[in-house]
Amino acid sequence: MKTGKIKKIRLNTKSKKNRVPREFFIRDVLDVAPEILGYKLVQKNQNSITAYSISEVEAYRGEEDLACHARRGKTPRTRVMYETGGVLYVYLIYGMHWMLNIVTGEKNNPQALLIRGLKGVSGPGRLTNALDIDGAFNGLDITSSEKIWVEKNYIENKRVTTYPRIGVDYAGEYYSNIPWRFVLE
DNA sequence: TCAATGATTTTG
DNA sequence: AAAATCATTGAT
Repeated sequence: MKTGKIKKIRLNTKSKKNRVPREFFIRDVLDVAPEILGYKLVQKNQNSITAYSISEVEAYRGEEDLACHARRGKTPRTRVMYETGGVLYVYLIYGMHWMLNIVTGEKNNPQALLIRGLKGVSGPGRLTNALDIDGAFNGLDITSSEKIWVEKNYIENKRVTTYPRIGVDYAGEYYSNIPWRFVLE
């Protein structure tokens, strides 16, 4: 069918044009975090494309960060955090909630950004439920995937506020209080 | 305030 | 092989 074909081509062109490239993610997670707020997390389903504005993220930064899963080194689960930035780290927590993270930084520097909120969807578990994201997305490269990617978006008078991360009381005085949660106001 | 719920990691 | 941990959520 002709119309269907034309539509598909237009969508693909748009995604390639606006997609955030790998270089964006191969930087320190603390630089990526405030910048990615307001950017669009874009997902392609059958025929439709939906874009969600990223509103809240948390930074997890290296083996020295006692709240980071990589604090005890590389394991089967944390392996993907050691990859070059731009891939997804998706894991199950509390036996029921999938958490969506984007790996950042250079290879073998385990960092990740937990996506905690999108405009209209708050809570990291509710977010993955809404977007139908599960373990099958683990390791997916968002700089080349046709299913999910990030697009740049300019926000006028953008204001970012930082807070301590949620649910990391076990991480010791310093890392449980460090303001590595970033919220778009 | 606490139960649900199961993969991952440690041996608490 | 068994026990503990856990980037949450929703109901009581």
